[in-house]
Amino acid sequence: MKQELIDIIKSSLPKVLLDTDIVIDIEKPKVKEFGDYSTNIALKLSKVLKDNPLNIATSIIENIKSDKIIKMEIKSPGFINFFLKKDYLIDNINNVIKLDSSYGSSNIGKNKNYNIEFVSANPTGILHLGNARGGAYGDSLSRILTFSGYNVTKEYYVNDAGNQINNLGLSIKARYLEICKKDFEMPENGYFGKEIIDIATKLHNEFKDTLIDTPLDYFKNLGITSLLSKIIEDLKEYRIEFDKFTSEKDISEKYNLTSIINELSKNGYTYKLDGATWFKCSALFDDVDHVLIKDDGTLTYLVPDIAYHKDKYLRGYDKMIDILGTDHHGYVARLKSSIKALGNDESKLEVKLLQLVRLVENGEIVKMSKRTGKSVTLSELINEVGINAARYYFSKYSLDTQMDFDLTLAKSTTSDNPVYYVSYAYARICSILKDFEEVTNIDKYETLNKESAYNVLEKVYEFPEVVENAARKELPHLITQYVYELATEFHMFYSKNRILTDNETETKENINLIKAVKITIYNALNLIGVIPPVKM
RNA sequence: GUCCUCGUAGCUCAGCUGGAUAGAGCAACGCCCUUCUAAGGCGUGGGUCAAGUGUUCAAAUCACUUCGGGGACACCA
Repeated sequence: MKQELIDIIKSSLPKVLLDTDIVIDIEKPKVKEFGDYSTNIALKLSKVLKDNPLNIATSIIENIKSDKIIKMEIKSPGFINFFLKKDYLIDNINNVIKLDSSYGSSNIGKNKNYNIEFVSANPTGILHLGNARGGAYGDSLSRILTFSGYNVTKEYYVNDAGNQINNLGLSIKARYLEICKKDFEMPENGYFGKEIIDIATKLHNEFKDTLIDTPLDYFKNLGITSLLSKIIEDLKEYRIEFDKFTSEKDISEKYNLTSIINELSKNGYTYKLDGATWFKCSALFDDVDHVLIKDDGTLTYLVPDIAYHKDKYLRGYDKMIDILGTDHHGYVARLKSSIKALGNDESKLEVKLLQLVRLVENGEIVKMSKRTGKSVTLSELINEVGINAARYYFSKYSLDTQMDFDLTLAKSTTSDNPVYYVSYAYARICSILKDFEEVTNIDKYETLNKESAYNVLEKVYEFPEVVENAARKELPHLITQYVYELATEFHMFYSKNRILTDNETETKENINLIKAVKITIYNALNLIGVIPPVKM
């Protein structure tokens, strides 16, 4: 309808103007009295035409003829408001029922290949609150983009090499020795989480004291495998499944890392200083240079990361999105510099920084740290607030808000959580529809001509547009916000009207209407990883 | 100190490629179950959109400055 209106307006404008870069915007006015849709085109044109916007609006209106428009109004300073016949809303009911689970989907992505890398937590502990937020965002975004015709690869980068893994191995071995009642020493940057002790305990149950002299590599590999599988398991329960896991170790083997550095050198982006090899990223996007090869000959973490992104570029995505915590923001400039230095288009990579979640308990901020093992883990979160509530909660906020996660509140007020409000609308519909599973085809609706019906239908009608918007702007919270509004309209309709009445025509029409609402709520919630209950 | 980011109702947050009277939820107060789920609906109160200046017909939205919260500034990853 929006596009139709744009076309109608376009055809009413003088031809000269169509060549200018003026875009016709149609928007939904916030207030009902301003009609179903409105445009500010006359205001925009007033500058070009050097005329009063009200005059321009008048001449535009005079040229518009459409049987879909009931009336048009000009409001100061120059808005044109359109009041439409409501047929398009009612006709949409059949459309929704027909499309069912694909209602809202589109092909605006034109099968473009997107890669979204998220979570990517090091396998040195289990997932915590911050991962829950990044995970919810990345997964919801993937769902929205896929629904909109993009070809999305969800990727998890596994940092299974380097110092941290060394510390992981040492930590597990230390715990194991502890259980064997031998002398043990936790490494300085060791991992003190309970999961490390669990791994050691399991090991001891199986092998008793026989592994005391086993080399460190054994403990490292064991740690990576068991923690990674625990992570994957948690994510799956949280309704996130990745398409691809890329291992740092594999990347380092696949690409000769020194050859990556040589490539940078060849392009003139390295130099030696104090025995180290530096990356001249200040020549590109960074403020300062960074070390690639330390003076002891070992590589910094940056090198495998450069190789990893080179790998992604070679795979030929149209766009790559990395979702990182804000604590990595300094890293972005380095990374983009490296991409450019290797001759790739760095604008294909978009880094989204999510503000870390602050955990508040009993009014005090709890510092999250994997090492101390005091963070709230993803599985604890799921157990305490539920998957639906957790997914909904994180999808409600835009990425750049610094959110406080009040654990005491989240635990105690689950029934106040908006996810229940939306779920309740869904469950109500399901309960009414229990005995009306079969679809009744209705060509002409006769009884739905009331305000409350139009209001719900208007929301239902908006859905594809909302999805498109969320996909284009990469903002999942638009969906969350929308589905809440849809639930509100339904609850209002429900309280004002009886669905099942003595009038057979009316009943059938009402049933089709709430079926359309049901489908829309389900599809919307599905995009943010929430599965509504049939009964509450 | 340099850079990034945020500041909107008592609280948690929407709204930000400029549009008409700044919106939700929670919290507060009042009303509505003999009727398909009251985990619901209706109503009331609540705001110098951190402050200032500028751009514009029009600024919460854009630019600059200031003040506040958070973060980043390693031969750690």
